[in-house]
Amino acid sequence: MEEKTMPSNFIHNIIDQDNESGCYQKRVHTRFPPEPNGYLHIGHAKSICLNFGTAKKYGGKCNLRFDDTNPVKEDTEYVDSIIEDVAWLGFQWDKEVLFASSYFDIMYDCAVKLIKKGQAYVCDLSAEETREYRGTLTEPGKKSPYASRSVEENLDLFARMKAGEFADGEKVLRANIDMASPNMNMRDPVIYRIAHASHHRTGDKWCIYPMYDFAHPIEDAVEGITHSICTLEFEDHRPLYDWVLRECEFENPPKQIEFARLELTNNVMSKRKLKMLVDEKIVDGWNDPRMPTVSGLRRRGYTPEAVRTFCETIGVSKSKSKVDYALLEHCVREDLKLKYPRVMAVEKPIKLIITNYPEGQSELVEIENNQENEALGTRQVKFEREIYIDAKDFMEQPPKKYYRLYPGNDVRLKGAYVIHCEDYKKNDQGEIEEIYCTYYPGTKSGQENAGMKVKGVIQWVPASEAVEAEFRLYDHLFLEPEQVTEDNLMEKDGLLLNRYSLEKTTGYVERYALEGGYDRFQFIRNGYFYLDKSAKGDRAVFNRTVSLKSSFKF
RNA sequence: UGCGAGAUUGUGUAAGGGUAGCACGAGUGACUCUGACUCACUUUGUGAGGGUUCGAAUCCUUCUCUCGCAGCCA
Repeated sequence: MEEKTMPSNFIHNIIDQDNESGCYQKRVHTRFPPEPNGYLHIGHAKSICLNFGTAKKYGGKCNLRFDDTNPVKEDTEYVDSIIEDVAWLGFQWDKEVLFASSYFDIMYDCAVKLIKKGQAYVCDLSAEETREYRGTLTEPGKKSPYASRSVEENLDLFARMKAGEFADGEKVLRANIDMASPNMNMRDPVIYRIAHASHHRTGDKWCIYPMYDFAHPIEDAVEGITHSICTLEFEDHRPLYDWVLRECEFENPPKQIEFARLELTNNVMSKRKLKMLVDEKIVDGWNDPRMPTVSGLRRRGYTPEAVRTFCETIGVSKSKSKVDYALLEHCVREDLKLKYPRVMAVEKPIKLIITNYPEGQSELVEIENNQENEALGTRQVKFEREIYIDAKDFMEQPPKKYYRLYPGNDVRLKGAYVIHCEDYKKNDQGEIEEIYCTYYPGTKSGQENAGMKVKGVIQWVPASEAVEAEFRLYDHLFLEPEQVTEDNLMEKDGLLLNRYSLEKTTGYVERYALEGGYDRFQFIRNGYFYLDKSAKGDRAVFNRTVSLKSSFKF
């Protein structure tokens, strides 16, 4: 396998400049810092690939660090899943997994240092009062009346905050910066709040927790991060990031660089909304194959290679954009098409009876697992009198240039015989129920005189081996283009829209073991979905019907 | 008339004074025992106006539009 090199982007340009100026001694150290409050999704995958990929490109290091500074939202379930997902994507972090909570003591010391410098003070304003004092986007704020407390008093109060003498919300520690700053983040931001909550790692040791804006730069600095890559919404926080580093007197401070987060067409990417889908039980869980989560993609049969290629293909920039979902599918197809067997599948089965094939008779036909990759060998599929074909492959009255089955037409059953459509039967509802054909005995694939040329080749599965429902089939959470924007998805029509969209889904296969091996398949999706039984291997992709958009394991 | 950021074809992304390129998508054709794959060709693009220059997507200037920011979330 040749090593793909990560395409260059604007962040690499910045690093190149830093390397030229030597400001980090040509060292590159990045980090992926998720908050363990949900599962990773494809958007995080972009960040993961960027951070780990950039480190690798420059021979540097990348940390996996949990930004666990808010105990009320976080849980070990999430840290476990995140570790699993990052590993699955194929990245190796430097040293062990790190936690922001490991630095709580250091952060506390930094806060004390700020207090001593007169750069932080304990404030008694309520949350609401704080908001009023903060001013608005166009009007400056007012200094808190508590900003003038003495260093001694602040030190004492902060220590008592830590000791648990105060209730949640009673006091906060604020940075003493500038209430008139045009940047709201600089208007004496809260840097420590009281929260009598059990932390998933530090338990009840602390009842005060640092805010992101204070904690994050310290985390980066402590770990020796050089380039702290984050998303666009933190642009306005950079002055504060730099302020904390400067006032806490860290040497050779890291530099924050922002990029645009990934958005996919027709997809929900907000963690809040994904969590809602899980909590409301609209999906099976975070790893429901319809979810754009890494675990959902994994369960749907996506490969890490495909996800990585996708992340590299979409590029990195500062302009907000929505990537076409088709590109993700392209990357998956590209990775799967030569590596895995392709099997026949019919999505909406219609029984087809070969009237001149004796009842009770059957034979095995040999089909290449992958016509583009002979190394994948062949498999044998049972051919018999009754088979299922897909509803799309038959029309009573074909339009021009339709060269699949219709009365009077010849078509090849892939890997087997050419058949001639004689007749068909409809049920009371006017739906096609059965199709009657005859086969040409001499046309079996592989035989010398099999060369009868027909325009159409269709997929099929033997009727006797397409039984029991063992697989469920879905596709990604796909919203119709004209349907809704992300904003009104939840708010406007509530969850109904999601239910609607889920009904429109089309395809994943979940592993299901049957007695005696995995030799029978059926997919459910608005009814039925059959697959030919003889495909073996770790993974396979669908033939034409679902194309190569999905793969499955069995 | 707060601050910050962004704008290149249907979508995403390159080119940072010198032929606007690549990928996806879409379309046409060839091939084909998967209407797949593959191959070939095609595809209304530098937000607008002014300026500097032999030459501007790129530099200057004015404007327009879009996004983010008023959590004791991250």
